[in-house]
Amino acid sequence: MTDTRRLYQQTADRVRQLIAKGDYQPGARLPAERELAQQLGVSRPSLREALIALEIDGTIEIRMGSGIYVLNTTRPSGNGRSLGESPSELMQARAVIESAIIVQAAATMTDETIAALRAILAAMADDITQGRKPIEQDRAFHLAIAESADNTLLAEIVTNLFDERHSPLSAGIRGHFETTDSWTAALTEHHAILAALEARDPLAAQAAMHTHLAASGRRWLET
Amino acid sequence: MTDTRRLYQQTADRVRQLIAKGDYQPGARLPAERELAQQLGVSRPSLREALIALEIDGTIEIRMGSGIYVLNTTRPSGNGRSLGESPSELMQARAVIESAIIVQAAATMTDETIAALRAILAAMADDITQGRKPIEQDRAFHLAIAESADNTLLAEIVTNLFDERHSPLSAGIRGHFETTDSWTAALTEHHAILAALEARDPLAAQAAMHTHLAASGRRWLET
DNA sequence: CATGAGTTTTGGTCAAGCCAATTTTGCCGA
DNA sequence: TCGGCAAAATTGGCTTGACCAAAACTCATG
Repeated sequence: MTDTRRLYQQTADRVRQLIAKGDYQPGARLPAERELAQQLGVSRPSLREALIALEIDGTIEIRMGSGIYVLNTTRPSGNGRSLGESPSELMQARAVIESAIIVQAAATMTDETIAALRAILAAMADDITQGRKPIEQDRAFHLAIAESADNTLLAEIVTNLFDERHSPLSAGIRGHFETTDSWTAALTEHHAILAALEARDPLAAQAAMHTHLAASGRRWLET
Repeated sequence: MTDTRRLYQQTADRVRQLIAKGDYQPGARLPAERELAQQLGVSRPSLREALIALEIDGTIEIRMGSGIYVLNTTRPSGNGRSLGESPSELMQARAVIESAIIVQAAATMTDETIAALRAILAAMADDITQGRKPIEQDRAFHLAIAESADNTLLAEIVTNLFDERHSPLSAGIRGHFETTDSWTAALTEHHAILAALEARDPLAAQAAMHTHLAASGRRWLET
């Protein structure tokens, strides 16, 4: 089976293998372009194309007049977050981040978003009175606020942190949190946040969000 | 201000502009390599290097014997994989989160951490004077601050956001940021942050961090 | 021993050409 | 007229060779 890919791709892989094999540690200098091209049996332009690909993905660094250097390969730029940490850390992280985000959000809060948040809280109240756990509404509330900051990265981070609470690791302790009283308290705090947003008061919103998540963390950890 | 980046990076940006300007819609075919090279005033090998960069970041597709085609500008990139967002969003997210974290960090800042930060900035200055890119020091500085908040989740988020700048998708524009002048400015801003931390002044630290990341974003996006 | 000018090394770019895959053209035959 | 297929034109893939500019190195000099 011959490799039908373009030569620069094959060459880039071969250089990656050289580095992975340990011939060149991070920080080390690769052979000069002319020499490396001859060693790999390709022309210099083709090797240069491969080097550009490797430079883009962060495998190497090219310094003009100096040489080609191996970078730290220990950071595969993976987005896979293993967030299985302690509940207190999780809630503290959420308090810090969501409090900061809501300051941004309060500035650009639209009437449509306000209305959506009201609807979410109404559904949440409905869930509680009917004995259902309003987890989805809770999630929608926090996510809607994060999204109103108009930054997909921030929204994604908030989503990941929220969902972390429902990971297998957290599931064991979760029961404590899900009493009707706890949810009623959470709903009250949500209304306080919404009131601050309706008033377009960033600092009040920040305080309300921080209060909510701190209280939420305490409820979660109570025995 | 002359553009000192490598020619392939400048050329890749110019082709991106052609596409962004609407001259070539998704699915359209760009002029042939020989023609496009002449049109842009560069040699064909240099244009080819630029095209490889654009192919890697998903802007175009190169079909042997057929032509160069514009791909969909929207990169959903499938099942929740890539975080490839706009640089401005990334830097905004960092500004929001790291500014919030440093408020926590300033409260519990130890003398040891202060000393470590000083050492990092010294190494950063050394890198700059010797013409090296102090990316590792930059990373260490921001990560050390995040870690001093004593929350592994927050530290991990800061790390992921930092490394996102060096992901393949961001790499094409990376050259803008990496001039000596830019790094010198970044170093000055880092010193301002450190000064606020030494004074145990959370609000000053927050302001300095926000200023730094906002300026960093502007430098990164400058044409 | 420090220093700085000249030399060497190394990456950056260009030019021209040939090969291979694809597309287009247009001729031929049914 | 229409379909099909082969030659020609188009287009990307790759090589050789050369010259320029930045960085690193050498070594004589003060």
